[in-house]
Amino acid sequence: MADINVSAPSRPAKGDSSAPARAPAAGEAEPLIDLIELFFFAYRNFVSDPDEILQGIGFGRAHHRVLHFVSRHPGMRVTDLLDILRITKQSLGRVLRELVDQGFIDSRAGSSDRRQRLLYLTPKGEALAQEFVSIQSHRLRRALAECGPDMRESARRFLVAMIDPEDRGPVEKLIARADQQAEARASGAVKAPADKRATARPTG
Amino acid sequence: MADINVSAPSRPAKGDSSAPARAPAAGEAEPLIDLIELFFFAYRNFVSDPDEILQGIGFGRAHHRVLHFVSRHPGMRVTDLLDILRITKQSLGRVLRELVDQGFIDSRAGSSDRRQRLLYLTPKGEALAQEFVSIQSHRLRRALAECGPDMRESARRFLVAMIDPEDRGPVEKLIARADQQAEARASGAVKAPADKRATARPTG
DNA sequence: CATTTATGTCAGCCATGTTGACTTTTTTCG
DNA sequence: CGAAAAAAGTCAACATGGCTGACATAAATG
Repeated sequence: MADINVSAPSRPAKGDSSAPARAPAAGEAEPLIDLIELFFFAYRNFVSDPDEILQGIGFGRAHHRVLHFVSRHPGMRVTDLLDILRITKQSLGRVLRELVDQGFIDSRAGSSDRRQRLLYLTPKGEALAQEFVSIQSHRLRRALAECGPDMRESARRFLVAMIDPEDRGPVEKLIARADQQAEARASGAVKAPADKRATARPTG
Repeated sequence: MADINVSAPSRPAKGDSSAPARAPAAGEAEPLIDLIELFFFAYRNFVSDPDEILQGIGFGRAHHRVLHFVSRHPGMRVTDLLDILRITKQSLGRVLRELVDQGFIDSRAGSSDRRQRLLYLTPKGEALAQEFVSIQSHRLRRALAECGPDMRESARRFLVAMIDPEDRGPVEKLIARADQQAEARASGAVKAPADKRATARPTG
């Protein structure tokens, strides 16, 4: 932030027709401006951690996102990634090509459906993805520690509640499924069953 | 999210050398992946609300940010805005010119220092800025209501704690100062004292 | 008067999003 | 089987919003 010292002369515009900070009248919705701004500043700092690393290797935030979700869902299809990121095939294609070319991602044809390209991280890619998780976890952990013992669960509930209601189920399932599959990989097989695609793909 | 159904085949890469979701060993830092992802999804939804409005008038997020902070700090200098947004003069110049040309922002020479351009919103600009605050407050209010009575303060503390420590003071002061000055404008003068610039501008 | 400060501007580059059109390969279904 | 659909990839063009570097102007400051 370097140097914030605004101190406006508080001279209202001639055609001033609004009173931005009047006390909220009865029944009037209170503006939560402090939270709006804090969310902005917090998120900016949050993504700036990986940004520094990315800049050193000529990558950007788009690469970070791809690496992260492939790390969390090894073997995912390109379509799945598009659904999560909500960008176009062309936008994804660009960064994905760079990540594959530079040996961060391994793209293999699906065995049961050979149209598919299943995405895996190489060890190099996994190392980078872990570095990002580590640095962002560190910020979160520090923040939670400063707030008190129950904050982890509170923060989780708050962030979930900030998501569009119709997206919450899918997002929470996405997170839970990744955790479960990571757990399965960790405990059980170092080798794995042949690729077994999802049968149900609800469009809601 | 439309349709997230990843269900990877959980076939680890050949050179798999990481165990992303092993139970955190003693003394090992637990990765807070769920919060990392929730923060991402929550922020994306959060900014998507204004995005829809902006698209209708040919503006982008950059315009939103400028409108917001000028609304909060009427009469602020261009330099102050640059400090807050942390972008270059050229990047700001582009969107600022559009906002002035289209009658959302009024840029007046400072009276005590005529090099300065002090930024004010026109009624049109203030209306738009209020619309953004309103829609984002609505999302926040809904989220807080779903979480319980103490969540407003918890969320505030959490978000502050997520900010770089050296930025927290400036950010909190920025918010408090805007609130105070808005309060002063609302209660007291419809006309105001001549522009009286800040004397101290600490560079830390 | 020399310097610094605040602002603005031109030119060009980069990252990352978008549409639209089209191809190839493979699967699915009538 | 053969048509249609699905998964992926590609090319071209464009928009947004960052960036650097180089300058120009006006006004304040010493």
